[in-house]
This record gives sequence, C-alpha cells and structure tokens, in this order.
Amino acid sequence: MNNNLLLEKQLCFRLYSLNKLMCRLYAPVLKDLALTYPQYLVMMVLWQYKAGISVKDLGAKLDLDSGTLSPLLKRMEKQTLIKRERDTKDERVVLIKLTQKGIELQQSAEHIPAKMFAVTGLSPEKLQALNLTLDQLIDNLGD
Amino acid sequence: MNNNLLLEKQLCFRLYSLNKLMCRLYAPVLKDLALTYPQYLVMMVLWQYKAGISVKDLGAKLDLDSGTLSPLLKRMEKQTLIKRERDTKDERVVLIKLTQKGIELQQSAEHIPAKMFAVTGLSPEKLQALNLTLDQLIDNLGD
DNA sequence: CATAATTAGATTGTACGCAATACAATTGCA
DNA sequence: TGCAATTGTATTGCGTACAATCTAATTATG
Repeated sequence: MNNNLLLEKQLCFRLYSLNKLMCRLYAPVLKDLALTYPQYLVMMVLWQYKAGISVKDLGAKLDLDSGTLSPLLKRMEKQTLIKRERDTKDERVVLIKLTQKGIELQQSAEHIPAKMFAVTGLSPEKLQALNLTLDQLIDNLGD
Repeated sequence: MNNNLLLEKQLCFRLYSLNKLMCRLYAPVLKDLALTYPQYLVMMVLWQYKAGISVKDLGAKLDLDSGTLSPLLKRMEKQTLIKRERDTKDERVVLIKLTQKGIELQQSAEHIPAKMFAVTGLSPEKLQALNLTLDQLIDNLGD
C-alpha cells in the first residue's frame, strides 16, 4: 500500500498548519489594535502607501480579489481606520487612504515584528534562509 | 522611520501567501474528486484510520475544532463519503468512518502527491530540508 | 448515590477566501 | 462617432476557521 497520502508527509499540510498557527499567535497581539490578521496585512500596505492605493493594486499586493477585499475594507471603514474615495481621474477606481486614526495606529504596531520574530525561536540567519526558500517556492508555484 | 512593518519582510505573509497558493493549485486537482482542500485533509486521515476515528481525534490531527469540523463532516456525509455513528461505549463520541465510496476514492487520489511535488519545482533533498525546517518551526510555535 | 466538574459535539455569529456574476466607466477600433 | 471589449469594483453564495455558548453524557468526589 502506497503511503504517500499520509498527512504528515505533505508540504501543503505543514503550510496549512503554520498559517493557522501564525494567525492564532498574532490574534491576541492584534486584538490590542482591534485588527484581524488580514486587516493587519492591509494596514501594512497602507502604512507603506500613505498617499493612497487603489483596491486593485492593494489586491495585487495581497493576492486577494474584490470578493474578499470589498467587505473587508468596508469593515475597516466602519472602524474609521480608512477612507474610500472614487478616483476623479477614473471613476471605476476606488482609492483607499488611511485616516488619522489609521496613521496613528502604526505606532502601536511597531513592536509587533520583533515580538513575533522572537516567538519563532529562529536565529536571524535561519529566518533569512527560510524566507529565501519560501520566496523561491512562491516563485515556483507561479504567483 | 522603522520599516520592519513592510509586508515583504514578514514570514507570516509568506506562509499566508503560500497556503493560499497551495489551495489554489490543489483546487482543480481535487475538483475531479469533488473534494475541497480541507476535505482532502480529512480524507487523508480517514484513509489512514480505516477502522474509524472520533471527531475529537480527527480534530487533534488536523488542529481543527468542532465548530469547523461538524459542518464540514456533515457536508461530507451528504456526499456519502463518510458515515457518522455514536460510539456505543461512550455516547458523547461520534465515530467517523469511510463509506465504500470514500474508501474507493483513495485510488483516484494516489497520483496527487507526486503531481503536486512536481509543481513545487523543488528537488527531493530541498523538499526534505524545507519540511524539516517547517516541522521545527511548527514545534517552536507551540503546536 | 447525589451532585459538581469535566468532556465530546453541536450551534451561533463573525470574518475571511474565492468562484461566479453583475454593472458602470473607460478604452479600442471599425 | 458608435459600439464592442475591457477594466475596476461590488454582490452573492458556499465553504472554511474560530470564539463563545449550549447540551448531553460521563466521571469524580464527598
């Protein structure tokens, strides 16, 4: 009997498990900022693009489509973290911009990366090596 | 300005992206078996435990709670892939067992691991090294 | 042996993730 | 210019994830 179908052998299951573990580890930290994990990812993009970014470009960065982003962004708008404005140059485009509250939240998030790095228990070198391997894999999987 | 909050620097975002990429790559392959990705994970456990397994033990293997598993298993029961029976020794326990259809589906899945391995573009050695690193990380994150 | 504590599942409510579809704005081209 | 194709976003529907809560069954303890 072929045993290649064992759960423990699958790379995909490791990635599935790790993603869930990460979400759970971030959850209590992000709760202080009243953010969910995907909302935190959105905020990281917006902190980088303070002039604003279209839903489309945001989706390209996060690899998420409008079916996910539209309701997610509406919830964030309701929390007054972001504003949504039609682009006057192209009315199809919705530009996402941080509110003052959204901008200020960055300070409260500055400590998170170091904190989460510590949780991984990896040395800086191991982390970098892992990141490189994962980037290569993302590339191979034809992102 | 601290730039540790860049999306591209985050290990968590790589894992988040890879998990989604994996799901998308499996989706068309699993569509032939009429399985979703989490259902495929459940089937792998059941193919290993043909005598049956409790919902609790299944949840421990997959790291999923009853809030996720109960409806998921009901959908699988509706597809007649599995049966759900109360354990006569302990009426609180629900035992999950494959139907004949569920058992036979394994043959149709045997080709999937090799196929997906090919997609990764990794050598067997690189894959094994990556799996080891990820297992260590899973361990560190306190699975 | 009665009752409190524990355990196994189910249910409810919220939030993704994504396919499929719809629609309005823009662009391309005859 | 007129109209088809394309583009950007929104909506709908389904399937996870998971916290919180509930119920029934079992176990522990005085």
